[in-house]
Parts: sequence; structure tokens; C-alpha cells
Amino acid sequence: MAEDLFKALADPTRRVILDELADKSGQTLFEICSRLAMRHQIAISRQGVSQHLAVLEAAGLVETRREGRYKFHDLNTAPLRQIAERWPLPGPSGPEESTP
Amino acid sequence: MAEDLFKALADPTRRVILDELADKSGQTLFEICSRLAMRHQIAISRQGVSQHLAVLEAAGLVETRREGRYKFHDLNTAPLRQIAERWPLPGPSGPEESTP
DNA sequence: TTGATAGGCAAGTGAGCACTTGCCTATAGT
DNA sequence: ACTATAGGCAAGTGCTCACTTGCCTATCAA
Repeated sequence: MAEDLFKALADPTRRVILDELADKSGQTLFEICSRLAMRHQIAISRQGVSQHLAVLEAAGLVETRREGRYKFHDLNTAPLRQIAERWPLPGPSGPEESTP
Repeated sequence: MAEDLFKALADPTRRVILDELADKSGQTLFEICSRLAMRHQIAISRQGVSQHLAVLEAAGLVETRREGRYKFHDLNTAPLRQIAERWPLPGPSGPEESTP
């Protein structure tokens, strides 16, 4: 649903999580936690990150797979396509230009 | 700023306003109000719509021009481009399987 | 001028959300 | 068995945000 997608994108911490998953796919919860702290100075509890990931998963932006006691998170940017479809972007150079 | 953009998109009423401006550009505040009520059953005060438009304008998604006592609102989808640039979509013939 | 229309400013309220804390379950290694 | 690691569930808190109400300004017509 569109509501889930835009709500997921509304939080800056969640957007950084998407950045991190775009940089390195298949991270665990603890891995994401430490990268938020190390590379972005975002001090947040493990539970906070877990809740963010749940929101992102509800939006379809993150997919998970379990292996043993590990749960890996992968980015899926496909839901972002409905944004471009809903409000089409103007052409790259000028309002009346056709793509070559 | 990215924060303004995603915050603007986070509210469902604001997204409907964007839809209406995409359908008919250059609407006034009262025109948007009545269209929200008529076509979407969104009962909201004039002031509520005005505040939404301010948020959309801060995000760069709506531009305004004054003429006499009228203020016309126009849609500008250009800020949406940074979304696609930040998290690139997988192409139809991308690194993995392609969807028919 | 008076009256009507289009819009703006500011304070107040209620609900949703991000975040934490505490406890619990499951898997892996010794 | 015990211990450490990886993750989940649930309640509580503070803050932001959407929305309303009331009053004020500006433009146009009689």
C-alpha cells in the first residue's frame, strides 16, 4: 500500500538504513546497528532498529531471510517505482523534449 | 532538503493534493478545498489545506504565483528525482532476472 | 464607503510515532 | 548440561504533527 511506503520513507533513520542496505546487502540486525553508529553517528537501541526494519519490511522495501539464528536483510527498491508512476517526472531538458 | 521532501509525501491528504494539481494545474486554495471534498470525500478546513500547501511548497513540490487576490498553485515533480537517484531502481534487464 | 471574496497568522488540542527498558525465545559453541 | 549470541514481544514516555477555531489583511464590485 502507498501509505506504508511513504510512511517508511518519512523517517531519516530509516532512509539511512536503506542507504546502508544499498551499500551492503544481506546485513543482520546487529550489523545494521553498528554501522548506524559507526558511519552515521546514530545512537539507537537495537530494538529501535528492529522496529524500523519492521516498518521497512511492511513497505516492501526490505526483504528478510532466516538462516539459523541469523536474519539477513536485503534491499528491494521496486516499491519506489509507484512514486514515479504516480507523478511522472518532466523530461530532462525542457518541458517539451522527447527522449532520444 | 530531503527531509522536507519525504515529510511532505508522508501525509495522504498532501498526496491527494499533488494528484489534483497533476490533474489540473494552477488551482487556487478554495478550488483545491472543494475538489478534495467533492472528488475524494476529504472534509478539511481551508486552513488545513493551506498548511498542507505550505509543506508542499517547502519541499519544492508546489510552486505558487500571485495574481491580484488569487494565488495559483502549480505542481513541480522535479524534487522526486532525488528519490530515484538515491536508491536506483533495478532495470528491466538488470543484474538479475528480468520480468516480462 | 460598504460588502463580499481570497487568503494569512496564531494559539490550542488530540493522536500517532520514535525510542527506550525489561523480559522472553531460539540457535550455536564449550 | 551451561553460556553466549541473535532476535522478538510488550508496555511506557515524550515529542511531533494534522487539524480546528478565531481574528486579521488585501483585493474587487456595488
